[in-house]
Amino acid sequence: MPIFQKDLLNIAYLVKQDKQLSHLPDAIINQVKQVSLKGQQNLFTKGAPPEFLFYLISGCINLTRCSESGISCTLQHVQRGFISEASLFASVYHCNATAQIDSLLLAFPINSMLTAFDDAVFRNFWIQSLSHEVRRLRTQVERLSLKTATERILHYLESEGEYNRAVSHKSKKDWASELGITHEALYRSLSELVQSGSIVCMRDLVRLSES
Amino acid sequence: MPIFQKDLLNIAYLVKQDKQLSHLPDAIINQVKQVSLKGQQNLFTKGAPPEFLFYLISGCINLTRCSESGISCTLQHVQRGFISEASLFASVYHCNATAQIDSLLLAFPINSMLTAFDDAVFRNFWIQSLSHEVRRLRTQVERLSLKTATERILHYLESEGEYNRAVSHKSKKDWASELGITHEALYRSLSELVQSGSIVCMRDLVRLSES
DNA sequence: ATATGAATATGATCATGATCATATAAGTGT
DNA sequence: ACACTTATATGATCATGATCATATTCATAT
Repeated sequence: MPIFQKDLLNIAYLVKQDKQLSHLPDAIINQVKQVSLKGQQNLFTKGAPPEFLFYLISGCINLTRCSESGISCTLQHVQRGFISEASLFASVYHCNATAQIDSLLLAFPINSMLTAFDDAVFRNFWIQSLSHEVRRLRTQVERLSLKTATERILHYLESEGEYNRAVSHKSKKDWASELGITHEALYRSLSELVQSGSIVCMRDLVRLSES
Repeated sequence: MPIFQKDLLNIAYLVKQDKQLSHLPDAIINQVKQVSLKGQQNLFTKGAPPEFLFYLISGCINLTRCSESGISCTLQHVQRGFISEASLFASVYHCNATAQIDSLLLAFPINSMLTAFDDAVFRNFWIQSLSHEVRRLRTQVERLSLKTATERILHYLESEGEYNRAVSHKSKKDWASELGITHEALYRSLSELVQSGSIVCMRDLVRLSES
């Protein structure tokens, strides 16, 4: 069970600094609660009715779902930002949210979120965010439809690295997971691409070569 | 160039019947235009500023994008519904929309769409639709992250066929494409699954076996 | 300083599916 | 009724990446 707390954070300061939270109307900010989770603790589980919309400040939350055959799959791996924002109107959660490490979150009551949509600026921001996520996911689906590791890597560099600028990723293991390949396959394909001169690697920076 | 027309359709009737359009406020309905496209005609192209939100009545529209290496990828394959609804706030289109066959669409001016969000019912419907699409896409990403064709098929049946009910798909070729495998691989995996008794096929209906 | 674990990296083997070929059934147009 | 196209289906071969093994570097904790 998550623990609701107060006064752990200077919320006003935090909200001002944050690109996403700064769009929230004051009425919402005043209602926010804080939540701390220990590693492996659940934020919510599948089937529970959503009461809060969560925003992850620090730590790491995994959204997972177990298929009927019992295999658990990771839907999403969040390190900062809204969690399960698509469940705002859902009657129950469709997945589990588990903290991977100790995590700190903000909790916004869903009721007050809905009234906050009366504010045109905030509502438009919210629709934009969802639209952006739709586009991002479509791009990822497109990428995962490519057959070879090399194609997926180049697609990633083209779509995520703007104007062929370098792309840095938390870790190559995470990157491999996002590309839907094993980390071994990523290492191998990367070195082939470097060999052939298609890409340039510097430390954990990777970018397309000037052609 | 798309052709804008009037009086081809009985719009009022059409809108009433349609699950998505019936949520539109009257102010929007009155502004709607009709668009006819011949096969291979473009609805819009990458880089153009969006002026209308389109709704496909009949026909088929493909959203595609060319990578810098020149390879064209299909982002989406629409047969009915809103097209590129995620571009509502975008300054330019990020993909091309091309009619595969003769198609009929409705065009809603984007400006009036934005004011229509003042209507709480419509705005919530819109946010719900986007949220639903986000969840659907996350599920598809999850599915495409599975390694084997068999796993993807079972995942599809579990997530798309509610309560293990049968899933019918336009064609197995389209299904294979959505699963990110070749149609040959789909045929083979399906017959293996039927052999092993995991699934039941009847004509174009497929469902999980009662276990 | 040293132990521990994780990320990075590469090698070897093997399973899976992509590809190409071919055949039949089904649907469409003339 | 016919040609023509597409979907369905299966076989054979081959490329790719998954898996398992192993080694090194790096970060962190004790």
